[in-house]
Amino acid sequence: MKNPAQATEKPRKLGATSAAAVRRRTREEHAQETAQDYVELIADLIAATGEARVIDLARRLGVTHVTVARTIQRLQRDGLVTSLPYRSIFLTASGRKLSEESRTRHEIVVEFLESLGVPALVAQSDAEGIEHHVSRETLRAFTEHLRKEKKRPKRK
Amino acid sequence: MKNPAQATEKPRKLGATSAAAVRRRTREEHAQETAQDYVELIADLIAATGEARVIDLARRLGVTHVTVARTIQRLQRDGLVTSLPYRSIFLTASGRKLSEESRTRHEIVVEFLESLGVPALVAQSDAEGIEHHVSRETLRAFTEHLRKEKKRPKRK
DNA sequence: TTTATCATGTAGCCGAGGCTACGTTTTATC
DNA sequence: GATAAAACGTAGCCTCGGCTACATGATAAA
Repeated sequence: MKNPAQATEKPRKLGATSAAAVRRRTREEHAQETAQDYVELIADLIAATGEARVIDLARRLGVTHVTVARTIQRLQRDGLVTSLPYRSIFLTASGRKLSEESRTRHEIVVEFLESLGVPALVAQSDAEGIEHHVSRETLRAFTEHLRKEKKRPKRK
Repeated sequence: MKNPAQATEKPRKLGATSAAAVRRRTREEHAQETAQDYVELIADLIAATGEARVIDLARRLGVTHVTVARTIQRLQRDGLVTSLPYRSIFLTASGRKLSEESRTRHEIVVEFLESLGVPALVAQSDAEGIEHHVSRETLRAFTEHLRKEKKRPKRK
């Protein structure tokens, strides 16, 4: 057992290097998750109520306003939102762009899960976690599947 | 716009309370992700090479041995693994149980994605992130879909 | 057997994302 | 307009999961 990293009995298992790369990708995605969740929520709130306040975000996210405030600072630092003390939060152009991409992706995932027979609430909940890990290829496979389902509905 | 948290124009959108609960669930899942990844990898290494060493885990995960060592301490604290200084790592009974559950889930997700036409490597990569967010219901929907596919393969 | 190399451990730093406690600003209400 | 309530900000603490630098144990090679 000199070099376990190169052990490859099963064909569908990744080598050490690529496996590490995969995990790294997963980690990097994670860094974007919060940003996407926030801008999506902010867009929602603005659409629904005209403005996005820290307290609303906190309630929707289930965290304290402190956590939200600090995160908003980061998003501002990263050029996704603008905000002034004691005022509501706005999306920048790139924030809006990200929010739209996230929303689309989210909707596709939810619709896809529902098309498999997953209950709406569960689909909504699972999509929350899944959507951040769906590659372009997989997303395409999802939409493709949906397209087919619509042509031939209820093939049970 | 008195209470934005209660705004509910679109029917398939969750209210503030349940939305918060969903996000919280997503967060809690995240706490388990590392543990699952580690025990699964440890089981892999033991199966493939007879033992699991810190350095092997580090290489496979693409992190330094320091990160792995500290994580192993946490897993030990949580009763998933046992380890002694300068010795290899072992799974406890519950660690083994978790590793088996994770492996099964992982395999189902990969197989499911591949059945949708997602390339093997991408499926492997995406599954890494997705598997931690698949509820029992969704997993059941996946296996159900696979079952059908096997009956009637290549319905393109 | 000594020595080099590799694996582990430990100290200490960082950022993200949680929190409580407490002070300040806005807003609502009387 | 004063006052109470709600929203927001700031300080400071925690855990997790990264890292570098350095010390020590185990192992292989000379």
